[in-house]
Amino acid sequence: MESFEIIAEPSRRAILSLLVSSQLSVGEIERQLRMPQPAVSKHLRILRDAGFVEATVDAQRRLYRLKPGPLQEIDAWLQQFRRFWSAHIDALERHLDRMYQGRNRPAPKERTATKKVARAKPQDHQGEKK
Amino acid sequence: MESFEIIAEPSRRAILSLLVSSQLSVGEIERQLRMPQPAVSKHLRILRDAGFVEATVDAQRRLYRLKPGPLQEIDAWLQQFRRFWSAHIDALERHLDRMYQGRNRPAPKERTATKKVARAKPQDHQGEKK
DNA sequence: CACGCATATTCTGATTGAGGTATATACAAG
DNA sequence: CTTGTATATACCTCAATCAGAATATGCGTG
Repeated sequence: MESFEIIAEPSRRAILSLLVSSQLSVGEIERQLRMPQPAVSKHLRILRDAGFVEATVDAQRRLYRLKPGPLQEIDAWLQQFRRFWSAHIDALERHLDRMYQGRNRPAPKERTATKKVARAKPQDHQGEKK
Repeated sequence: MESFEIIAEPSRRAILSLLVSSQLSVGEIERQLRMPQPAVSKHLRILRDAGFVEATVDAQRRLYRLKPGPLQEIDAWLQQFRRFWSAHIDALERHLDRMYQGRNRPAPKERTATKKVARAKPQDHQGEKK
């Protein structure tokens, strides 16, 4: 199963969101999401096969935690649209900045729009030649 | 249909990627993706209903272009994991620091001192439910 | 009006994936 | 060894969805 299909499932997104804070056992997920245990296990199986999570064994328990890979790929696909958005909504553009260099920057307070962000390609109104 | 399911479809992602550069007619999408016309129209219908794209009428043609909303929501969901990634990398570095203590290892590129690292913010629950 | 082009819709069959229930495996403790 | 707990898997059924073919609609032009 492919990464985008994996996160199309609300329960799986819920599990991933839970695991963002800390690693959890199956039982803890089961309780927090109020979802039958076989369902949790099945979703975890899928998530593990796709590399979203990994598990370590602790006696009878399995402790699941996030793995960054697949979600980063999804994020990479979204990257191409961020430029497009900034042309429409510039409130979101700072959040873009912070991704890889956030820790070096003092908190930006400036509210001005239209900075270094390039506009999307000029689009033809009619641009058909055929 | 819900946003995450929409982009689970490879053809729809391809269409969205095409539209990032400029608006296109159905026929242009059909040719660029080498996909039968009814398929294109059906996917566009779904994308339009979900607010990913919008269309304007130009004689017999329809010109489709991106709308930012739904993709932004997806991006917003991913936001919570970006914090995790940086924390994860930091934790890995700290771990390696301990493992390789006193050994010679290639000097890593500038790393902030352990104490200075911005910690992930305390989790505020943004409700994602089934 | 009739034709042709661009796009949309409908129908069908096949596949896939989710939920539920029951059961299997693994381990810890008495 | 027996029991209880934690997790995984198997099996079944149902609903959703995709691809493909055929057909319908809308519009400009001769």
